[in-house]
Amino acid sequence: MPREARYRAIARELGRRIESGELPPGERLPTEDALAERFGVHRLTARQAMVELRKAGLVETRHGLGSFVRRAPRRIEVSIDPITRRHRQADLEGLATTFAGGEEILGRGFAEHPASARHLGVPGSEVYEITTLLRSGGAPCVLNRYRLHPGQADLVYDPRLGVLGSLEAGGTAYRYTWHAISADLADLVDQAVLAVDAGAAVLVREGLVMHGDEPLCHVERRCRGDLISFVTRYD
Amino acid sequence: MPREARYRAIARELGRRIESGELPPGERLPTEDALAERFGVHRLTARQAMVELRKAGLVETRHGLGSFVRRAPRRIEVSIDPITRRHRQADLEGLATTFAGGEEILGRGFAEHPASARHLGVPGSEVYEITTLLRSGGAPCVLNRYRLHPGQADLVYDPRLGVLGSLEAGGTAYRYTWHAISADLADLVDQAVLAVDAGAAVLVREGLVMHGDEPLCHVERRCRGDLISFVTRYD
DNA sequence: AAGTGGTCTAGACCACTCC
DNA sequence: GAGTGGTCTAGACCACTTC
Repeated sequence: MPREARYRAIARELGRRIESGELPPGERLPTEDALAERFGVHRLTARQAMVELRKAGLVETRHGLGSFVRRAPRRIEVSIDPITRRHRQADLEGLATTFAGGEEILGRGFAEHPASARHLGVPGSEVYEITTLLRSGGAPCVLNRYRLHPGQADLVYDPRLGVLGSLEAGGTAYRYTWHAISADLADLVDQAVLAVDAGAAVLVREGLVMHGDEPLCHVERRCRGDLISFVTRYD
Repeated sequence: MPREARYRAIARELGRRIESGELPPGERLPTEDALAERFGVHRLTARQAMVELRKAGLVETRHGLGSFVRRAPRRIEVSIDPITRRHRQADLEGLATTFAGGEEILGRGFAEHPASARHLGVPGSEVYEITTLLRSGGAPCVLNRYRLHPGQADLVYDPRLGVLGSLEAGGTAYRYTWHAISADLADLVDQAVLAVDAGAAVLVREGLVMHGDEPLCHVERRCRGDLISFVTRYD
């Protein structure tokens, strides 16, 4: 058994103090130089320990200022009704407030996406993609990708209603046939659009929207993992 | 505008080649020494670029072997039945195969957990915690934390049935009253138990289990984000 | 034994924030 | 200007994998 790396031991020690509450949220950690001296290592080794703590989400670093124990932001709870397969009616008002401003459209056009084309039963891999963004209090929260059957390319889009609401307003009733939820790491687009670091956790909810028996739209919602959670209440 | 860091430029260049398919999944990347020479930087700078690519999930590094373009593993789909609030009956067999071996118990005992105590309506913060692990094909997949009402400390545990199954076998019927799903980064325990790196994505599903009108158990399931997804089928 | 990534030291200079 | 984190070079030795 190789001995534990110095920087890991330092990270563990600091992590322990954070989780025990000895270093409370918001508290400033010692500087990298101070840690290096205290533990008798080079600054880069102390720095590596801070990298570990950042990766674990325990610490947040600001250039020129220092590192601070991270305050966990309260997550926005997005409700899911198990029966209607949509948000609960009672929660729609709250959601409208949380995501005031509606779906900001980032782009629309034909795109190659083999997986979505397969879900939609479209020959080839071309789908019609609309990309939108939801913000809460100005902060980007959810990146939506609607991959539509190419026949829907002429959709008239109303940002207040969103893509699915616009479909419905145009007379195309819809329902979900399945949903899948998974956790990913932020890719390069997520990083730019959601304003997160490389390696941030992203909560992904995708689903297939039907119109009658016809697949209509493959939806992928990429949500900031630190801000969003999906909640189902059965009572 | 400060110029882009050298290591970021290198990471971007390699990332572009991976995403374009020029470097296909499984392909081995140049060694750190080779990259350093090619880009005219010190090995640590080239290495830092690899760190970025690992954070973005594009690359996987094996000590003594090299770095490889990551093949996305196929996710295990864990079904959720929106009506019964449990796994679908039809899928139980598949799940039993996927997670053959049942719930391996990692520990049990009284523990301080204020949030769970609040959910359970227990005065103070002490709950009875059972920690278990699910493996699929030997690989650790899901870390379960069952935080029980202290009155359940005498639970007779059968690993084939799991904690909730054992409760039910003991005559304590249960149902979920809510579920919440979120995405986290691996904490230090996750890293050790689930055998993932710091900064890995973890899919967390928690819920509150009731027995009649009494809160019975606060369940937290921490799943490897790269291996698990939750699927709800409505048809 | 050879080749690879993992850790660590030493020292330098740059960029950001605050006073 | 002083103090902080961010980037980079130079060089060393260790640990893991393959042959």
